[in-house]
Amino acid sequence: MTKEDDYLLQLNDQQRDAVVYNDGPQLVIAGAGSGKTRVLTYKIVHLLHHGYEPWRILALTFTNKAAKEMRERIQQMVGPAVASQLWMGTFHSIFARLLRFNADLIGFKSSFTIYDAADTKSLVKTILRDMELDDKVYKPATVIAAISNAKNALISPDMYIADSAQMSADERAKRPALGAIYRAYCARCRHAGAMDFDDLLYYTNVLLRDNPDIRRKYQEYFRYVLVDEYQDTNFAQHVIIRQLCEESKALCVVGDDAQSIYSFRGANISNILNLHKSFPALRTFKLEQNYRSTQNIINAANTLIAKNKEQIPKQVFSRNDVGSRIEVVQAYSDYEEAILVANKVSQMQMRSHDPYNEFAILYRTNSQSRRLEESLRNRNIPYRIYGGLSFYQRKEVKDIVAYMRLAVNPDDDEAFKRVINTPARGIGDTTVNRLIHTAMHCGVSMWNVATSLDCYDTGLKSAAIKKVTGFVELVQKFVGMITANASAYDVARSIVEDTRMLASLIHDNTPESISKQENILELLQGISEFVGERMEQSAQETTLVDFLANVSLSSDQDMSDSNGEAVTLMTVHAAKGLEFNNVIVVGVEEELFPSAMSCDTLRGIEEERRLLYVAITRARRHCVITYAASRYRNGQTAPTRPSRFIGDIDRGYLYISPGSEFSRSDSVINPLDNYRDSMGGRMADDRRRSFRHPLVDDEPARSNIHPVNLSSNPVGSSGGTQADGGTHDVADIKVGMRIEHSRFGVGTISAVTSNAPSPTITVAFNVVGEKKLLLKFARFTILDS
DNA sequence: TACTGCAGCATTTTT
DNA sequence: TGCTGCAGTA
Ligand SMILES: Nc1ncnc2c1ncn2[C@@H]1O[C@H](COP(=O)(O)OP(=O)(O)OP(=O)(O)O)[C@@H](O)[C@H]1O
Repeated sequence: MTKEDDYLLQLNDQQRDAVVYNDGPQLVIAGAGSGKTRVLTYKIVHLLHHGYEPWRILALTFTNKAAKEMRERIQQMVGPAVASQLWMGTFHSIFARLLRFNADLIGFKSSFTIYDAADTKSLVKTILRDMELDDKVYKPATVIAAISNAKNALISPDMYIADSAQMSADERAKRPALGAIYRAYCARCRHAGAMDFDDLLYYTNVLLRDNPDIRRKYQEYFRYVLVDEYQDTNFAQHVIIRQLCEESKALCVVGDDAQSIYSFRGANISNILNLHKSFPALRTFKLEQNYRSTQNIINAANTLIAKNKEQIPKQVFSRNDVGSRIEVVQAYSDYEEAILVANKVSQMQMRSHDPYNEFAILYRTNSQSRRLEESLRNRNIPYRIYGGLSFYQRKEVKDIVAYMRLAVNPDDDEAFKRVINTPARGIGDTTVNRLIHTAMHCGVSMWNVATSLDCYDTGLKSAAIKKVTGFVELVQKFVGMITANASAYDVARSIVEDTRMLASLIHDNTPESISKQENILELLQGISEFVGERMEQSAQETTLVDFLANVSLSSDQDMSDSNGEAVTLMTVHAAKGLEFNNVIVVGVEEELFPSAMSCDTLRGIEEERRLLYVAITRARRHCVITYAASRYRNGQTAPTRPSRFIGDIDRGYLYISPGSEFSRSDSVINPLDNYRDSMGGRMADDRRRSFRHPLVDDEPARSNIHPVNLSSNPVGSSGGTQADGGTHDVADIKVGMRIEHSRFGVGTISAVTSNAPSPTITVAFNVVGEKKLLLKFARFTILDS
């Protein structure tokens, strides 16, 4: 081995085999943290060392951030000049580029717009209204999912409508018009010169399928294709890969079926399982050693995932430290959970001296972040939330962006609708609806109608026509600038000035207005930075079209990372592929994790279990799982039960946190009892006695464990007392009493004021601290005096 | 047409 | 709880 090959020494034998193999299609299938991404990265370096031109290597990742990190890693090994020339990115961003080069072949302009989720939804709603369909029956979300599924399965509207099985299934589901909606949706996108996310994959397939010369060109051009996270690719992506590699067979994909968590997006592990059918010479490589996590974490994760029926058996082991057990923490409420988590973070931080960016708090749904955010802020712990609404989703920013979209492609109906009356220029719903209606029925864009009002029978009055014409002229100015090759920044600045969107805010000094002004300026700043960066790199793709594509394709996930030390808050989905020294998985409860939506099928449950597997295996050294006994959801607090998945993990790898804060007597009526009654269940008294945490050995009266039931069948209790203990008269209250509150947990009464019109008590709660409660409303149980 | 206020309702995950 | 759609008013 020469010095050049030093990088090969940083791999184990199995990894090295996979890296140097170059005799055909290759599948690397291995568990979490076994170095799959590392293999992909090093393989690219290996290819570069062996004479492959960087611009002829195509590497597809799951997020833009992953692509960026891989490129940086490679750059360290081969230098920026080479690394910057690699084709590296998500399927969507890479193929959007490819589609722009060849747009004419599929009947689009190279400046086509990319519709985001909001545009898609708005368009679907418009179509539903036009077709006079009830949006209670045709729920936009359902319609969008149906369209997305069809595209991901490469089913065109015509195929969909011709498929009698599909159509009769829709009929049975009382949604016979889905096919027609799909057709209308695609037609509208076409007239608008727009593609949605799924279209980027769909039309790439069409492009390659219908244009043999183009297909051959790219087959030859890309000498090697590598794909990360293959378990989460869908059929459309699979077929793209097949078309690109069917001749060269120079393909390396890596994945882990146990980490397939995007089935809602059409991801399908049969892509992995059936890869050998597309590539009979496929050779499979396995990696078994986990380098990321402690033995305890890996073993715990292994016992969890072993409960799944559908999986490829595989070995994962760790030779790192044994490490500590996964800690399971119980809280009374989501509120208390958030405080416990914040405490945990600072406790672990003090013990390990890890910087805050080595901490991640992972949750199932984005809405869980708010509570955590509050408690971290109260404790002055820096954090960064991923997901949620991004900069580009704010109203004022979207408005400016809509003008930019129109400048580049005035047929973009969604942008047109958005700003035709923004800022207000007296164009009301009636006028807009007439334009929509005319455009739909003449098969043209709203812009087409608006620019030739005399050719269409819109029924608009002259006052309305005048206003619309004013808007058209405004947009035309921007379109003209684009045609004249004005720079992205100049067009954007002109938009901000001419629409007076910034000027109209300037006299308003409310915080909201100031924030809007800042956002608009930041957008301009963002454009100039974008152009600046691109100029430095290649002086290519610096137009407004490129900026807009970047906006639609780069999500919040990809935004400026590592800006300072901060705890990461994100969904488990978003954490895929990442790693942290310390991971806290919160809200591990029935109906949340697993989600209530996934509970009716085994497939659904197994995917949720994989999701928890992903969450746990993000941790290098410490992992904590928390759940609460009640949670605030949809405007009310509901009792919750711990997730069945906790019970799936071998007890030996868990530490059920006793924590004094859980001190609570067994005689107390469980807050869940009432709920269970209302569910119609009944539980015998003796049954209730064992109503303790089943993870705890069944010894009598373990008073330090919060009595929550792990079994997933909802059982009721015969408890006659009010679940939350009800309210109390001031005469029954004494300072020094210990009480239990379903939200705040256990605490001691430190003061009583009975003089005021409404008596209050002050309680020092064990976890959440001191609270003042109005006795009239406070519901709690008296534990002892 | 523009703006306000209210009632009802829904909630997974994302390129 | 927070958004969306709708009705009512200026
Ligand atoms: N041979 C090795 N020597 C040292 N560290 C390694 C080796 N292989 C992998 N690692 C480290 O193990 C960690 C996990 O690697 P990597 O992210 O490539 O795994 P992965 O299989 O892609 O993980 P996952 O599927 O969980 O996302 C990384 O920190 C990586 O640097």
